[in-house]
Amino acid sequence: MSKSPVSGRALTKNKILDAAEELFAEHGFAETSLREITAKAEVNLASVNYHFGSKKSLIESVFDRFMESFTNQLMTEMAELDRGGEKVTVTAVLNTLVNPLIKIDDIRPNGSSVFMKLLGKAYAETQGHIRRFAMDRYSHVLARFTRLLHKASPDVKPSEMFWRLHFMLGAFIFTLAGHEALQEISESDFAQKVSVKEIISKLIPFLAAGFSTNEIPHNYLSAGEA
Amino acid sequence: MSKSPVSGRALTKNKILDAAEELFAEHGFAETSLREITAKAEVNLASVNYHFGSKKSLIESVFDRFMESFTNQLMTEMAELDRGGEKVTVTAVLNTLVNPLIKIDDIRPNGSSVFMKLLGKAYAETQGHIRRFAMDRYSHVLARFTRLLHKASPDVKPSEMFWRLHFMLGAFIFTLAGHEALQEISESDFAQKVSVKEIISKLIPFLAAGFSTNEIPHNYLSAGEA
DNA sequence: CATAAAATTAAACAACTGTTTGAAACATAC
DNA sequence: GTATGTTTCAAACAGTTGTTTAATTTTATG
Repeated sequence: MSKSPVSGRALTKNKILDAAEELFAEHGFAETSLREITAKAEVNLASVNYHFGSKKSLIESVFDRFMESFTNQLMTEMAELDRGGEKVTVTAVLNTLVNPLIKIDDIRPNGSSVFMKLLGKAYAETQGHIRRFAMDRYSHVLARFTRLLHKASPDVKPSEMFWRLHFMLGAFIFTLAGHEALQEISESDFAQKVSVKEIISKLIPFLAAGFSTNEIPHNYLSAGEA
Repeated sequence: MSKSPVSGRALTKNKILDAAEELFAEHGFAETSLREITAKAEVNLASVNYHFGSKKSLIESVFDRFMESFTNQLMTEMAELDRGGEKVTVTAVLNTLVNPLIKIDDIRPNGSSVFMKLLGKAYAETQGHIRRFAMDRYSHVLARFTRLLHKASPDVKPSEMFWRLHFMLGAFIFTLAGHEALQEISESDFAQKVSVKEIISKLIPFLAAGFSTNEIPHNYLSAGEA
């Protein structure tokens, strides 16, 4: 009813988003105050509530901006794989994630890093209920991804697919959300600098092998019970 | 110099720890106030600072109580596997985690669930730097675990081992930290109730297969660059 | 019992939180 | 120009935060 600026550049709004996403990724949502955000953005404190209504909806806006960019790119990649000549393997499906992720760096420096840190924080703070939220809001993306995985592994049952998909998601987000700490440890303990791209190139074969295992779960837990 | 009660039961201290760990796991550290904790524990507000000094050190104490129990059990399990007749496979090594985890339920209801949720929160809030902290404080446990993995897979280089170990850790913690959300989704979407034990029995083959992949990482990222 | 140490309590502290207000500044249209 | 709607601003709001204080009660020790 009175949202979009008539012809202005919505500069303040973007400055807030820029500052917020960085601080949120670095320190978490609850640990970042609006005053820190507005100070970094060099705007007035009240402008957050003016432009976004509340802190909660600012958080959602920060997310939306990332997700819109990411999911659009991902849909394109998946469409390309689906129609293209390349054989649809699990590895190929996982690889559709890579370009959309690192493309975020084109928009802003360290974008993919910020994005993954943000995702990690969001999952933890909402007790994983952001899973449901994201699955609802981007159900079409997830459905397409799942369909491709099914194409690559037709024998995996839907319910089994669900679990393996979320195992992959877990390793992916968790690893990349904490990639800076891992990079530091790798450098100090093995004298090896490892870029995010290299981490991903190690991670994807790991995930693909995990997904493709056809081992029947044994009764691991039957022994040693009181 | 004046810490341990001379003969008393340290009841207040434990009541605080019990209440804190539950609230921390449910809502996060920053989102839980000392007043909520002391209200739930039915103790005076000031007793937190009296017994623990600060909120920060209360958080650490909550962690220590879990980790001490867990790592002790784990060390026993690993020692058993290491000396015992059973062949040391990656799956067997991963299985040493299971009993120490579910044994926490004996100490208090839903203990393992609380523990995993706590771990997930801690990793996110500290940007993964709890990794370094945990790796320092429990380096002997991690070293033993790594040694067993090496015994199961002698061909994997230490630096490669490091990454695969943390991929496994990521999938493990991330999945179990959000297991309640996953259980809900599984039940609503597939009409399947899946217990934590069952999740773990699906997860371990996944991790083992991922760890044991000998695929050489290709240059996934060379194509499609601007 | 007397004494000293330990533990609990209600109250207050200063700092910080997200949000609201009403006036000022700005831009745009007539 | 005036009028209109949008955006910015400093200030204040009411509420919550972790922590400290000083008095009191409880517990243990001689």
